[in-house]
Amino acid sequence: MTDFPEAPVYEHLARLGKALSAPVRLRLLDLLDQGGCTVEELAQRGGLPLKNTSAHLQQLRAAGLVSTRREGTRIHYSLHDRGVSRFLGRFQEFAEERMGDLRAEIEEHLGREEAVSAVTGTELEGLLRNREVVLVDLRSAEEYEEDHVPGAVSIPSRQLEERLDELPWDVTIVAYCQGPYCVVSPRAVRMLNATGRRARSLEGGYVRWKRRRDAD
Amino acid sequence: MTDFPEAPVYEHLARLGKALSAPVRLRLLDLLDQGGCTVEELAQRGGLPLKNTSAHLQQLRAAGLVSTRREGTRIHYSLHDRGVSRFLGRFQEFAEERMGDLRAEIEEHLGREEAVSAVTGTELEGLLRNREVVLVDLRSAEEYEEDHVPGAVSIPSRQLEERLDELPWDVTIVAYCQGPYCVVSPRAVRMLNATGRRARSLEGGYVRWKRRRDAD
DNA sequence: CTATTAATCTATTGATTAGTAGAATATGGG
DNA sequence: CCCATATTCTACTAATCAATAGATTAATAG
Repeated sequence: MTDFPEAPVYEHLARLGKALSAPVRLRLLDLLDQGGCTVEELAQRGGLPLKNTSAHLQQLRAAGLVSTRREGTRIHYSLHDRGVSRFLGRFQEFAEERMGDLRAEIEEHLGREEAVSAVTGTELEGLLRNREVVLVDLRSAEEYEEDHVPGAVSIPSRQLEERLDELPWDVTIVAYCQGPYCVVSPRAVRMLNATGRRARSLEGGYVRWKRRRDAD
Repeated sequence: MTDFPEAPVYEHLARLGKALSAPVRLRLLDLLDQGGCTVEELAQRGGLPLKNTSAHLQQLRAAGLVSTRREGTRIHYSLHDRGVSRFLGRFQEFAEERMGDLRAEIEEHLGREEAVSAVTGTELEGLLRNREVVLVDLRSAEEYEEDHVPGAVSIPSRQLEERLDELPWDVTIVAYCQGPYCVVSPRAVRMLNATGRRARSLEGGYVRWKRRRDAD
């Protein structure tokens, strides 16, 4: 192993990097940023094996990024504080800025059109103020209940097709789902546009909007 | 491997985390933040094997954190842009904030007194304005030549003992070295205080001062 | 006290990654 | 063209880490 006098300090610093070096953990952090929850719920929301989820959560806890509290027989995880949420936002922003292939991957993943025509947080504020949009929260009813962008109506993505008649033809629809890289809202936007409506995604979904709100 | 629709995006994001997950790479980034240089020089400054250094630099380049340019037979590495420097500052700040044992390690490493009584950047500005301090740059003459904190005099740490008489008894001495976790200035401060002078470190050394200067 | 549920701990396997030695590449000077 | 220098590439070993299965702990309800 390499050896320089400052090594011990850098080894501690690297623990933070290690915590952020696995895709699963980054995903878990984004999921937790939507609101704390139990291990089981988290595993389910993330589509991950339970034991696996638990193991990664311990690492995140060791790095000081998440904290736990017991709730009877289950254990409730959440981001350690708002600073973590803010840092995650900056981390992702920084990564997106300078990793060209990451941007490419995002675009391919979310669908080029939606990525390009996504509404930014600032833009949304103006649109909402002037009542120029209908804002749709595609997450589950429970998630909407817990917190949502003011002015949004709740239409969980599964009910979207059967509740299409609630959505206007003459006003732009802005839809959002959970995380910054969630596929739900781009898919919904594609579908809505196919019906002839004008629809756009909210860039970064609920999580990025919340990070912006809690920024200071 | 785990499997969720957003996985490809998170895998790209994790590349940034991986780049920051090895102590050696974090060290190299701090060294590069003092100014770009060649692989050989970097290996020497960091006290690392050459091939090893080269290998890590490639990874940093793949993550978009550093860039290269050829200078004849040698290759000059530097941080890709100021954004990287700023991000590194935030990364370290964030890590220090919430990792208690990191703070403990830093204090133990640099010596408790010096860590506690270090002068912050803001504080230094005021002290310099009122000419209440002598500011000493302990880095090499070349490093000083390239860039230094305005108002600092150059006394490379190796010459410190023989040039002690240049330093005042009646005014506080503030000393700085390279990186945020460099041991040189705390050691010098201890020595100066032992002679009966009043000396303090500049918190974070040259690198953190520079990051502050280039912040916007 | 026992059974049940939620989560963690322990141990094992397979996959990545760090470090390193030797070969290969690229540039500039004779 | 050949040589010296700086760096990278390739191949190999040892260490670390992710995923997973089985046993274990912790709280609660009966």
